[in-house]
Amino acid sequence: MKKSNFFEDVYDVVRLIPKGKVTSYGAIANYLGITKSARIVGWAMRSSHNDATIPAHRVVNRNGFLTGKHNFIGTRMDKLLIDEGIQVKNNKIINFREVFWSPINELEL
DNA sequence: AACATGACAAGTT
DNA sequence: AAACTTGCCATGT
Repeated sequence: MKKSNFFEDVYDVVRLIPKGKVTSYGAIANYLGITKSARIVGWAMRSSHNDATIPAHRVVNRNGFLTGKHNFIGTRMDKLLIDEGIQVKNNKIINFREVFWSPINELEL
């Protein structure tokens, strides 16, 4: 089944997120040139819960909240993040600013 | 085929 | 500054 390029791009970027770092849907969308389509990134992640190669737990919303934690199966998002050294409290990343990784700044198109 | 919804974000009021 | 509205693409009903 052919998937839209958006999903492919999103997956690719998410896979590039270094361990111990997180990014936001907006950052990815912006990197792909679809700033207003951050929702699609979320959809992509939701559809990707089947793909273990995608660290979806490293993708949160711009507030640093683990909005998609509900969708995780088996392992908890918080646990995965904390295991990578990211401080998570009450579904929110405490040191979000410190662990934030933006593809635009780091990868540079 | 059409309508509604969804892991969001940015712009306006 | 807080709340509301619009934009975007894919998927499910």
